Amino acid sequence: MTDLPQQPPTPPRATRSDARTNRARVLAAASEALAESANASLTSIAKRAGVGVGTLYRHFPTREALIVELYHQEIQKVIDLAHDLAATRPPLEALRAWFQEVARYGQLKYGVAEVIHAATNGGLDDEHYGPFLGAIGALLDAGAAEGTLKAGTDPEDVLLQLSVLWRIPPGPGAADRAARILDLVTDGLRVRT
Amino acid sequence: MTDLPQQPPTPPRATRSDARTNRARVLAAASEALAESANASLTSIAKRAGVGVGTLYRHFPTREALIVELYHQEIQKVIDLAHDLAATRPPLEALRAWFQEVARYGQLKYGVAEVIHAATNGGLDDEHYGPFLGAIGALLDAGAAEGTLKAGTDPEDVLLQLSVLWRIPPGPGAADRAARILDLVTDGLRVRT
DNA sequence: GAACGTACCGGAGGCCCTTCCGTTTAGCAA
DNA sequence: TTGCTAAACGGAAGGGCCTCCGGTACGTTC
Repeated sequence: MTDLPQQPPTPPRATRSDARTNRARVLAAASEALAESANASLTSIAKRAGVGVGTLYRHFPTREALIVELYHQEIQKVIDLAHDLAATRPPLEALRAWFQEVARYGQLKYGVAEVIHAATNGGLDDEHYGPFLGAIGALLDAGAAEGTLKAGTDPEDVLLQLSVLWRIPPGPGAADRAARILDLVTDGLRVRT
Repeated sequence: MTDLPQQPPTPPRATRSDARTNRARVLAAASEALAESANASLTSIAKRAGVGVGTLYRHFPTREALIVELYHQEIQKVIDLAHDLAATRPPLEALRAWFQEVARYGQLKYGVAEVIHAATNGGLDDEHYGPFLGAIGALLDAGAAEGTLKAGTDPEDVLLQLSVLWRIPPGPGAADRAARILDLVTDGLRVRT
């Protein structure tokens, strides 16, 4: 159970330099291409990056993996926010506020959406998935400690419920609908008096 | 509101006979192919039916449309069940029982799953979507009348929440997980005392 | 039963996803 | 410098999705 930060034991060799630059070029190209059209093809991104498709796939096995990497920072912000809220606000309020933020981020860009999607598809490495679950767990635990939220809820179940947000068809009523659904989810998590 | 069976006013022309038989052949081929492998390609189904891909697409614009047609009867059963339960059982119990049934059907075959998916994707004609919403509405209304379920919940929102069930990765724990999530959803729909 | 308009057919074509493997090259060691 | 080797590259290949349009044949009308 020791969890101290220790030097990794110098793995056989480091990443080759061309691999690093290619990876960066793909990310840059993806950033541009996705800004122009949210559903740009991976083929076109590879071409734009001046790289073979194989190379793109080697670095990012799935479309989600690529997007998740792109929105890495925003995802981290959402995760951090959960811990902040859990620590500084009444649990129920914290949960509500965080849900709203998740919905907002997800609708705006869609890095968070992809994490959730990738997560529910089971195909995500722990680098983002774990912390995201941790964020939810922190909110749930705070509420459980206070007695307003059910104890023992599985964060993964909540994550799955949140994934519904990205399936709301876009349009005028979308925000309202998201709010309604979040209310339902929230009430489902609360302790019944 | 008259609902009498009346002669349709002879629309310009009837469907051509070859169209009807082709449609039937596609359905038959799809039934076989999907029994063998749940993700048989539309191309292969068309080939199996001895029909061009174009023909398949003309009759069933999307994969969901095809599957929904195949499981037409099972879907109808689920819809009927909702009305039965709403009429004969205490609302909360009815809701729970129906949710379980939906989960079961969805995991078994997956006609219902496709309806829900198609519905949330907005691409479904009213023939199945409307009744399905009506079924949910009946259950919600019964509960609202009794005072155990929130009044004014949008059936579409509930449908969307149910769609989560089909994203549970299959495996040993899947059934338990579905049950847990259905409990959360149910509690979200109940009136808070 | 012949002729015609149109509903319907079929599959080629364009695009995309994903894998696989022969070729290239970075980085280390002599 | 020169070799060497494994890491990384690139793109061809195989398969699927969906659209589009020239051709076919059903059903009707005379």
